[in-house]
Amino acid sequence: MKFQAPKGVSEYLPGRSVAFDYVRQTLTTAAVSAGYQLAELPVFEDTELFARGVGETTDVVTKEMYTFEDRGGRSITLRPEGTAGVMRAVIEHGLDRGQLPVKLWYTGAFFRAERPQAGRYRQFYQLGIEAIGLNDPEIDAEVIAVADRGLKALGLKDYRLEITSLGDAASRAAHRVDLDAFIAKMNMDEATRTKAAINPLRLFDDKREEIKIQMSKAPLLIDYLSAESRTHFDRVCALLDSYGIEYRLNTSLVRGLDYYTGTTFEFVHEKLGAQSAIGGGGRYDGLMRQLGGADLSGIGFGMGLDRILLACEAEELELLDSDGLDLFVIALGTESKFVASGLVNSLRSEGFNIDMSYGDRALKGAMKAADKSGARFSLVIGEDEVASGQISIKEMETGESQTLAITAIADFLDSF
RNA sequence: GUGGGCGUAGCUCAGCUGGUAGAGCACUCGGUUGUGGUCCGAGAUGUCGCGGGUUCGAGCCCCGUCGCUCACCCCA
Repeated sequence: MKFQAPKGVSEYLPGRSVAFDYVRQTLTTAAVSAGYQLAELPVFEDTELFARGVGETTDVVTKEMYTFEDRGGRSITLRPEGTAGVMRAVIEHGLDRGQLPVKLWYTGAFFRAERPQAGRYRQFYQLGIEAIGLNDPEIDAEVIAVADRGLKALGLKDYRLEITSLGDAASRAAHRVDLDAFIAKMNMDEATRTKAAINPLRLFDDKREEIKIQMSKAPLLIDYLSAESRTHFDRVCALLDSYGIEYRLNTSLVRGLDYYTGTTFEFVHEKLGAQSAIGGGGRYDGLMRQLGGADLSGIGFGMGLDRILLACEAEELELLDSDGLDLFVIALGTESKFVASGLVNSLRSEGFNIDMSYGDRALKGAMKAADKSGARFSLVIGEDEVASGQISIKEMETGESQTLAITAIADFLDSF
């Protein structure tokens, strides 16, 4: 029996794991720089939380959740998205009782039992932020700016921000009446009609030409916004303009999670395959109340770390890591090895990143290992060095070396 | 869940109309005694995804199966 990773999971090994971590770190920095605080949450929750939060009729809930019964007979689900869990924690611990908004960020693995394809995994990674408690356009713009700042900090260029407003409950109700009437007169197959009955907005996203042509004349939600929603959305756009963040109004932008209201957005990368959304989010007015909390509004985003890494690779960006090795130590002979490993051990404690040669490799092989390690410096310790207390430290890139006392290595490394 | 493509050394792949397996990279050792990246030489590595069938003979053909992958769908 040869074991394999479960179907469709993403995993990051040496060669790519540093770049993945760099993506996560960069987005984290963007969130922290705007005052968001870490919420470390469980990867599984009560199934009902997602059913109620994400929406009973959504694809995510109806056919993509990893649900199982635990030993106590409770129905548990591996989290398919982050917002519901954050809201649960906020409500459960009363985080919304202090000053508002509550600003949180989170990251980790999420699970959806979909058919895998490029950029779509069954276990994938997201980093998200949520600002809960105030319905202020300033916050909408901030959330979008945080995401955009993270992407720009990575050096990404070939992406676009699409934005729209889904309005408030009154806006959507008014639009729904006209849209349903419009759809009733359209030509479509049964499956599509069923889909439309569940969420008519989905038809705006349909890729088939015959549907696209018909939908091009459909009434747009953006034209039904209440005065309040309109003002809010205009303000968000004005703020983005003032930040210098470019965006494209996409009136047919539809998101698959039911809780979105008002400002809704998506970051789309142009060099990815069919799964091109690298992040997205929006405001959710009724979610917290729906989950048993106060009637507070919130807004947040989820960024797909796997896809963002793919996007960086598509743009051939150099994702520099800072955790490379400072020094590689080569010991020759049993006696010298004892001295060398003691030296390595104490230098590591002083905060340097150091690796050494193991086993009984010949010097040539050990130097090759030093080269492969990417260490900035290398040094050899043999009988002579142990006796004299002097070593020759070599800068790998230039090939130049200089002699110094073993006791002076830390100071030497510090000077770089 | 529905379709298309593909499964040969650790990786990328070659293998013409069926005659029982190869290259490059990577790896190990060496090129006179303790300094890498280039060059040269040597070496190790595969139940050709799995099962069955056709055939004197199958990596090459047929059937099934599993897996990977891309797309639909959906979304991060």
